[in-house]
Amino acid sequence: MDKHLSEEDSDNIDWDTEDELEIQDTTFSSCRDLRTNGQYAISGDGEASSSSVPGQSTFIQKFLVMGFSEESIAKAIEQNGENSDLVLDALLTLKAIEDSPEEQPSASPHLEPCINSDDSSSEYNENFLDDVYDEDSWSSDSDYCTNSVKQCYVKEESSSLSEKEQTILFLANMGYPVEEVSIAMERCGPEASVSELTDFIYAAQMARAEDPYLPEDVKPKLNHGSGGYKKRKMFNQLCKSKKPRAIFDEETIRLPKPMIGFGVPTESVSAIVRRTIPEQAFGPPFFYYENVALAPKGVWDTISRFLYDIEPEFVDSKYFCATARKRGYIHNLPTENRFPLLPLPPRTINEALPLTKKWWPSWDPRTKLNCLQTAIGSARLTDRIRKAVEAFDGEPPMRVQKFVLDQCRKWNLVWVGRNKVAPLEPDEFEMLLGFPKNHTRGGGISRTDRYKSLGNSFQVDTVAYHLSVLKDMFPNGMNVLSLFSGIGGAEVALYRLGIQLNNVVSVEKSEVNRNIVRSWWEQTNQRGNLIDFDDVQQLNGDRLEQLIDSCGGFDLLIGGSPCNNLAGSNRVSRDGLEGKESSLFYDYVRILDLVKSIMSRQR
DNA sequence: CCGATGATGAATTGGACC
DNA sequence: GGTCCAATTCATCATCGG
Repeated sequence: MDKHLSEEDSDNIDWDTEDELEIQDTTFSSCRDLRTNGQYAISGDGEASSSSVPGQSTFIQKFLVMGFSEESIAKAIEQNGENSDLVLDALLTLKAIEDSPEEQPSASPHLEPCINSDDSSSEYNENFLDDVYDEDSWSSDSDYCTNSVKQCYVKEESSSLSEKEQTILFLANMGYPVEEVSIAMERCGPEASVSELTDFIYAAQMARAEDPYLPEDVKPKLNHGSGGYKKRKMFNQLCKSKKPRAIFDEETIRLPKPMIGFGVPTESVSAIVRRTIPEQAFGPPFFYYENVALAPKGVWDTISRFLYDIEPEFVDSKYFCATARKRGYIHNLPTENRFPLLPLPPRTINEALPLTKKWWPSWDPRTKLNCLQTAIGSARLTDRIRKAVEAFDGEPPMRVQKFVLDQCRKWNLVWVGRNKVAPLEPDEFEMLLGFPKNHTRGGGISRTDRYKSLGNSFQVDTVAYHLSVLKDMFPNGMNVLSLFSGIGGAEVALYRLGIQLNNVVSVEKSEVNRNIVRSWWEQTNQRGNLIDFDDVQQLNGDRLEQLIDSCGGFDLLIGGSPCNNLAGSNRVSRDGLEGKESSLFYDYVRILDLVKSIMSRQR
């Protein structure tokens, strides 16, 4: 697609472009937005790679690249030695002090934690603060994390400021526009940590950058490539490397074992779930968000933060069908009285693909397939496997068995003849994922595209199980806003549950996918209206208001945003949540917020 | 141009072991 | 604690033939 992307991915620092000016700019102006300014990229460990400046060690260079002055770096190294964490700590402290509007005595890089008084009265820059917040919407106590940040960064002289003022000051010193900090604090609430606030600000900037109705010169500069991700990662790393460590090590969301979420129909050990959903998260509408469970570190923490801190429900679809599919779901649906789709799908390879039973060797212990992906094994590979197995009468030696099994697991190969393995057919994909046969067949879609669309889809039985609680609640049918619809996994799930679809607004980039959904809609004789959009970014407030006006509001907002920058199979651009496609998650959040506010206004 | 094909690892987690 | 091993993973790209 975009050829230039690979160039952006480079870890090399391009000193010949205007980016250099921006870097120097950040050095001498205040420390501006670390994540959205400039185009430089830092490799994962913080080492600046390749282009070396004579006379400077890479240790110094990496701090120069971050925008610190040579003088400060030298000072920090002198005091702390060549320890990255300590030096960064010192530099950030110095930066906070330098950028502070008040006169500062020189301070040691490691400040003693200061005791913050709860006295919120201050004459300091009163007008400035008046613009920033309104007094009664905030309590005087802030959360532990925010507090500790200030203990680390803010000098004692500002301890007379309220918690909130200090947070604003801190973020302003980091280069975040005060207005945006203010908005973020209102939106995230008084309990929000600095990390949450910066996340929100970043998302807001990103959403604005993508708003097609904003003039170009108003948009913040964003880099959707890996550079932005790395800067962000670096920022998080900065936070995490601060002391006291325990406070910044926000607990990472862990995957449950077994991965059955809040319960599956097949396991007798149903997890007894009493979960509390924050009031803000209550509908209308109900919402349901999905993505890969095995995302890079911290991604689900971020996703959860943006979706009201709701705990993700991690479920492996191998408890529903014959193929694994480890996914996380965040939703505000009730979890009591779920029921599965009938008939129950086959749960083993044997049952799902009976013709393979005859050829299945005793030394292949698989009963479940691995995750169905977007590409299949090559003919050359199956040929190699045939030759390897053919060379022996009876059981091949362990060495060969291991090779064959490894490849079969990797590529989801099944036994279709004597010594013959093969990748799954597209219609087998459809069946395993719970779609009607030929759902993706014909109408101008290629075989390759079928694999791709199916590999990117929901497992219908899994999602339907979660959505089943809606059936009794909406006996007269539902209005559904379906984002990133793909081949219509959500629509198929609701339909198979017997839930009437009154109005479905479906947003899907791919034309072949839209055709598939449209075709399914007609074939199943739907009475309701199916409205197409091709781009989530075109769904702004005005358009949503129109849609909500015309259909009377949405009952369900459902969708799984692009996973390709999160998925383990991606060797090229696994850039995390800020990746080119996966960052569309923030549009899900944006649209959810818009729908909620429009609907609450109209009630 | 389109569609099919084959080559291309790393990140993460969990368990065994020391 | 640390270290190694095993398992898993909604993919991307250049290339080639029609």
